[in-house]
Amino acid sequence: MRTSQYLLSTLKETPASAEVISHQLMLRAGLVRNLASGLYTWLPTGLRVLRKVENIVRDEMQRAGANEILMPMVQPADLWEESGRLDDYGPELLRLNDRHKRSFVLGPTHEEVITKLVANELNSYKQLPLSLFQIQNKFRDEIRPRFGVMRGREFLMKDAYSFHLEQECLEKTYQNMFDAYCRIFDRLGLNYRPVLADTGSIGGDASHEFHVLADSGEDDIAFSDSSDFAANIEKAEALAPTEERAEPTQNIETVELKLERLIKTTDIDLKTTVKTLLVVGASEDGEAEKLVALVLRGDHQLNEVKAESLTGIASPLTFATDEQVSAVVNCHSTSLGPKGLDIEVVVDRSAAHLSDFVCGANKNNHSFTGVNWQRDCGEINIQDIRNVVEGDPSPCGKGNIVIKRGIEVGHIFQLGDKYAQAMKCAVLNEGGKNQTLTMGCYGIGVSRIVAAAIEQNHDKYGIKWPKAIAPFQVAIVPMNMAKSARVKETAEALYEQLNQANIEVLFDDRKERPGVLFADHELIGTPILLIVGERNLDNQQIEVKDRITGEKSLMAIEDVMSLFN
RNA sequence: CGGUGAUUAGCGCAGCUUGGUAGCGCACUUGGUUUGGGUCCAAGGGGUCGCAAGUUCGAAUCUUGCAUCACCGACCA
Repeated sequence: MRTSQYLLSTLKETPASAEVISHQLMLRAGLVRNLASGLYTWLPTGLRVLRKVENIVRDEMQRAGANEILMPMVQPADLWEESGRLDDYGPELLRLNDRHKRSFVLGPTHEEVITKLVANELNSYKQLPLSLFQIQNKFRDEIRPRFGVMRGREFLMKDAYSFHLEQECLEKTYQNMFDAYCRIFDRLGLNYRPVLADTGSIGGDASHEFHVLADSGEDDIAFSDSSDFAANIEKAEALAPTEERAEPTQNIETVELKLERLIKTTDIDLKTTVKTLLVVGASEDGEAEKLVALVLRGDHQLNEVKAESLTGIASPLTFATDEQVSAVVNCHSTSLGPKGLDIEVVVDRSAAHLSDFVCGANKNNHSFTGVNWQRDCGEINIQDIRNVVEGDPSPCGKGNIVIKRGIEVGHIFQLGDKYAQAMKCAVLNEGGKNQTLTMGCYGIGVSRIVAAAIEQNHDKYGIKWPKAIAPFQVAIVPMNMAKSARVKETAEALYEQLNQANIEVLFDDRKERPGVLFADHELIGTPILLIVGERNLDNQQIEVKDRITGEKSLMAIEDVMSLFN
């Protein structure tokens, strides 16, 4: 490709709307352009990268034995009614009507469609197991699209689904996919980790996420500092303290200050206080909403995912309104405490281990000190409901927790029969009986990977693409070609030669000064620059510059092809 | 959804307080100059100042409403 025929579209200045580095560089290097919130056009350079990522993903999926198909992006709402997710999925699901007023949704994922398909196509256990995948645009009406294509509303995703008669077979395919994912991210040249994950709205049993490690990531990942253990913080278990709980030594005293003021104005350690949050409890149909109190140590944070998975607590987790609070206890939510609270109390393991602690007194602007659980609060329900923090013992039993940020680029689930049940996806088993299938599902955010790769591979000049996904393998950068017939001749010959060899080459034939050319190619991040100049032509040499290392070296023109062996 | 801020040429911004029909840098066009790291000089093209209503002789500027975009939050005792 010649730049004179190519939509390079690089920018000197960073558009004001871009916050994270990958978004800034994607705009500056001319990879994408914004159309509306969370919607992006992929320009030629960006699309080249996207296709490369896509092809690696496709290649490894096929190697793992999955069949590629393509499903419609627009799906009948009926299907979602059938699976029960039409309401569950919430406002992220974009709904629309056709001219006949029939309801449709834009597909945020394809469990319904594929399960329906397989239910219709498969009849016998002999056809199992089966894995299908597609690489297709998804639409999710995100609450807050941000960071460019990192969290867009329309994005490119690879979604794969596997179908099995037995759990054992599912587990085998799950492991197979896990391995395929590792090969994919290895080939992409990314620093990534598989981590234990929560299953979220897709549902199911076992699950791993694949995270690219980067400070700008939206997820917190808990690692052990001395084993392979890694888990999304949503999922990482906070172990109960192992030492004996101290016996009470203090009596309860009332302080006429709300807890917040008390902590600010005295030297009470946050770790000896508890905070009390009221949430809505799970209620049967027709039953009035109850409230449940969640109690955490003052320095800990509630883990909503853990909390809402407890029986007796509404999912999604809903905090009590001021009105609901005052209906249960005669004080403001800032003066709540577990003692004397006449509702179910769920206490975090660490909070439950305290003795002589400080808490709200359930009376406006009053607190208690010297409170003890059995002595003062009666029966309590102890659960793990907090986020782990750095230094906690790792749940794997080895080492302590370290927390890093990650960008979720892949997620695999053992789904079980949730969708197969709902969509009546079954085959005849060996005994001639109908048997519902069990499923796995496996996603990769293809467009997100492009942004994640940039987050991990850039410097002050621009993007430093891993070789496998660079938009071009090499660029020819002639010095003042317009003035030197020799330079032009050599550059043209090189271009011809590289094209013949099917090497993706960008020939910069613009009439620009060298500085402009260098700056653009470094911004775009082409791994190898071939610099053709009068300076070295007398010796039949050109200069080769490595974008990753920054190293420059001279090379005989006739040896250039050796760079690509 | 709540909060904050923004919206003036393709991009980055000034002008608004104190109303008088719009400016700077980059980019673009033309001519010259320069030529191994974003040259320099000159001339030029491009904007119903997000939209709508109002106030006024007169609105980018004041008022109101709407829209769009971005950031923060949606555990906080």
